[in-house]
Amino acid sequence: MNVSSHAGTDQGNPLLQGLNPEQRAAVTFTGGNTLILAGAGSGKTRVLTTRIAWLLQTGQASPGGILAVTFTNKAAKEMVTRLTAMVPVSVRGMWIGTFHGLCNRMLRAHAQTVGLPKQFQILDMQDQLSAVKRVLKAHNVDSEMLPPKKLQSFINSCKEEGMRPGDVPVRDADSRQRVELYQVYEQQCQKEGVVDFGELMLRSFELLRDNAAVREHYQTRFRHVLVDEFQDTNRLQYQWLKLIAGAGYARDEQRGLACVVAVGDDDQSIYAFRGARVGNMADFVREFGVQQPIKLEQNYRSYSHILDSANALIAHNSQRLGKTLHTDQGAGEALRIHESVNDLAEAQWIVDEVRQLMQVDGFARQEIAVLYRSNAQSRSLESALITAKVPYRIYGGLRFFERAEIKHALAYLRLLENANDDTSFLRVVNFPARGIGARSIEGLQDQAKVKGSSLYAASATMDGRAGDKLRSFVQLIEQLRQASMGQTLRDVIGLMLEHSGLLAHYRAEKDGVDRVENLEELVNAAESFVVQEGYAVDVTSLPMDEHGTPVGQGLASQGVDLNAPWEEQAIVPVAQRTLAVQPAALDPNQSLFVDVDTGETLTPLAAFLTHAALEAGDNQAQAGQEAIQLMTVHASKGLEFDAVFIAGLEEGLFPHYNSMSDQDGLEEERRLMYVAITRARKRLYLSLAQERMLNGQTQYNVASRFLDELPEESVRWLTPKRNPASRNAGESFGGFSSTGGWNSGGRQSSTYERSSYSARQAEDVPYREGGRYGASKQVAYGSGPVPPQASDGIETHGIRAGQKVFHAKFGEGDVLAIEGKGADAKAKVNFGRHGTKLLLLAVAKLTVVA
DNA sequence: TATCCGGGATTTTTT
DNA sequence: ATCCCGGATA
Repeated sequence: MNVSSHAGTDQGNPLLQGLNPEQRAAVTFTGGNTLILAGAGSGKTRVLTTRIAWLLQTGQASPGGILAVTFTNKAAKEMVTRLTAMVPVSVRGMWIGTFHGLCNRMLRAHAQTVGLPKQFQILDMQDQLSAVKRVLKAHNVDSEMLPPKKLQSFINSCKEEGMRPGDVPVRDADSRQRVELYQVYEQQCQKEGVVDFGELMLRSFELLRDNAAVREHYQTRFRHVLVDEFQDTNRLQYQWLKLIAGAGYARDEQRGLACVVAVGDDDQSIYAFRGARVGNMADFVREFGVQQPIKLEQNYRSYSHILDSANALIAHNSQRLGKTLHTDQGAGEALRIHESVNDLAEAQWIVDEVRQLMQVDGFARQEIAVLYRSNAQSRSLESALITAKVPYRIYGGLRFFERAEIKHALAYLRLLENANDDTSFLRVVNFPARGIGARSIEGLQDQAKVKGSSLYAASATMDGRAGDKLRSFVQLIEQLRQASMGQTLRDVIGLMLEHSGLLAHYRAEKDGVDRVENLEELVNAAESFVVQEGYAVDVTSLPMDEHGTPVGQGLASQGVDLNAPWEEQAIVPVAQRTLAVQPAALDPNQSLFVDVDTGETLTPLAAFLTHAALEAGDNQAQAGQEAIQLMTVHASKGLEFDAVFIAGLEEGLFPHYNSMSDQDGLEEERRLMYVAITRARKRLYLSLAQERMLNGQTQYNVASRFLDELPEESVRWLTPKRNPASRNAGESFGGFSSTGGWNSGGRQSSTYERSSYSARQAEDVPYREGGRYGASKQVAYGSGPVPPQASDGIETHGIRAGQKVFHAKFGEGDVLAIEGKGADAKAKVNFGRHGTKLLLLAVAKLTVVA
């Protein structure tokens, strides 16, 4: 390692080879804090990892002084992988991980200080929801009045804003109730020794805020803080960063507050709906004293028609830091826009085109992606692909650790670790069925409430047959715990699967083969985790003392005689645990699972449970399979493909109705479109349909405004661009009208022109006759649904999407879409402050506003 | 305790 | 259209 080299002598540094000037500036920046505005495909991850490598190599930082934070485990892993390939240094000493992963790490290290049991469990969203449901039930709150999901998201957004129940402003009875329930929920979690995702973040933040010693420890330690996807940070995460970086604290040259490098792209901020605050970027510039953000605008991914389109589109957004992508790869091909009669025809066209791409143009299967705005759109695509026997893969869906059978197995394991975990208790107390019904559970819950104990503990005092059954369940767990002592994690899970009856249950189930396989896979996952984390493979997963006597929270392990009367068996709260087994490979200063205060090591089981909660696992199974990729635009962020289709480019779908009513929503949709466009390397197809089956109803939508925001010279319409003006004049394009397609019926009308994107509609768009997208093909697709009769002026009472209408009660509104046909035809109208209404056209008196 | 029916919602999603 | 959930029923 060349420790002596410094910024001035970087010229020949191999790390910096092949970087453009901006990338190099970002990598070697030393003047305090900076913001790197990294456009799509501009080599962001490379810059980030190279910077870390450079800091290490030039001796400006030691591994322990580096904190790099990302949003997804995938990104964190990617960073680690690339980094280890660059510099011969162990990444163990660095803190590289997700916000939540790092918070978890911090809380484990200071469990006592923050008032959490050492083996606290992490609730995922599912777990949290069931915990919330219990709160609501215990307080007899009508789920009609306050749906569990509502309360859950209320709690989460409070935490994201850094608010404890006491900090939430109370305005009316409703909000008072919510705050009270928030408080009850918190108490419940605390009692059970569980934390949700928001809590990891919030409690870590509070630790840093309230404990000067801890804060100074981390502020002193981390000299270099790097943040990925900064545009996705929420308010709390930003505050957390400020604390850990020492912003706002007296600058002390000796101690050297961290140098923070935030990397992000405001144009790719697409997660406002879950709390992301683009405004953090501007705040960062101001509050961290950024002189001049570094812009990475050179794109290494796409041809310029694609980039020009992206640039032109995003220029329609108002609040931007400003950035223009460019490339020297040449123009490439124009974007291809295609309109189909309906969603089925669209899917068919895409499949045909995909075939062409593979067979004629030689694109690799896995290099072709079909993107869509909403998951529901995948249906028609899938069936077309299946019919055509084109292999495909869908991103998203259930992840490994979210599968029901895995959740069940984990619940058993969690009970071994923490018997107070009522969520886990309830999940498996009667699964497989043990004759413990809802009645028994209710009784148990009452009992536990009276005693203020966990359900597990309360089981001891239950009467009658219910009590017997509950006790035998507790016995089962205790026996399992006993049997697990001194066993490896692999064996513990094996024992659990057998004795719990889970395996037997799924073996007996007729469609249980997959589930059994998954359970077996769980054992493998656990073992490879143990190895990866640096435990010795044979390390035992439940602790023993030096005499081989089990220690821990379990009743038996605490010397409780299980045969004694239950009343005499006090439940000992979270005990101090000692570990007999010394996992030699585990470096106490560097492992995730070592308590820095006590030096205590987390058991492999506890570590694995944490891992399972924090990392739900891949949902992109068999990555090796060559298949077309199907996913939502959101899921595509960060990925790239040679050829990309964006399906469903219609007003109402993309941009989506629910986002169209306000400027911010619309701009986020546009950023989403920007993300979609910039996924493509070589070829980009934009697709829309005139008629689409959605929620069981046929919708007729006009073309997405985004299509009109693309530069004309960069796009090519494969089907004639809809041109209401000329259609109005009775002109028909080629043979298209014969298909019963887009210009049948009376879609044209003077009002149509008033739609927001009529500006260029009068212009003539060249239509290529006889191409392979010609009329005959269109006819072939027309085997689907009938022409859009309902868009006929008579049946819709002259109301169309895009119009402004007047309603006696709600006032003026914008027609977002027409749904249904004939007498059932409804208009979705946005009345601004009156909200969006679905009005039956046959009934509602709507007047078109001139 | 398992299953069946009806009602309701149905943008996007990571930790 | 379809999926999920909860309540009611066999």
